[in-house]
Amino acid sequence: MAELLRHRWDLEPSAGISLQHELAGLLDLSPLTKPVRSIAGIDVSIRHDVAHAAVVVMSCPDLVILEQSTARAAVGYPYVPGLLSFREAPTILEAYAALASRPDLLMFDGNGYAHPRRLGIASHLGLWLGVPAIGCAKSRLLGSYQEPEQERGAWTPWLDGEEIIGAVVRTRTAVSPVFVSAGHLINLQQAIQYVFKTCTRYRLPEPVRQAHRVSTRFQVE
DNA sequence: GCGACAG
DNA sequence: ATCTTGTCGC
Repeated sequence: MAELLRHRWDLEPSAGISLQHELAGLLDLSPLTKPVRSIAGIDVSIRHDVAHAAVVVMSCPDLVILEQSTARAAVGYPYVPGLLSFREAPTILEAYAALASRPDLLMFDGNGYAHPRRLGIASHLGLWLGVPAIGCAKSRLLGSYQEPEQERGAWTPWLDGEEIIGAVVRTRTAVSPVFVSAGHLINLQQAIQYVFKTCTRYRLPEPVRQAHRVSTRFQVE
């Protein structure tokens, strides 16, 4: 297992897919029991094949920024639906490694369990880092769902056939919903709770939004 | 065979 | 994700 978790990131799509099948078997989506005092929002911005990753750690539930880290790296891996982690992980890990604190929960701009092979970027990196993680995507990668009611707080199950893979969550009234799924070391219900808890004035959870701001701004500099 | 397809 | 102008709504 420890061997599986230290693979290279430049795998051919076919090898990456095989690896995802294997790693998915190591996922633990049981309830998180430890208290969450800090949450890290993680996002990547890419332009001209140069990635800018940002990790913003915020206190919970106050959402005060405690620390932030960025990293820049050239990326050769293309965007392939279902293989996002192979494109973004290297840069994210570089920024994460420079962190002084150890966040209790990670929130990614992407999916967790809601993935063709049940190993979206949130699950993959949650597993790699051994830290509880949640996936928060802005659109659907797979599956079906019924549009949730327009009021903040409304949500509907996100299905892949008969299986519930996540939830479509309305974090703000009359605003596009967020696609939430558990990543690792946490269950869906808790993931939804933390998304609501960290979504106040914006559609995306504050930590994720902040990370997006930072990565985008860093890219300009 | 034809679409769909996180970021 | 990124590329991009004007434009609709509060």
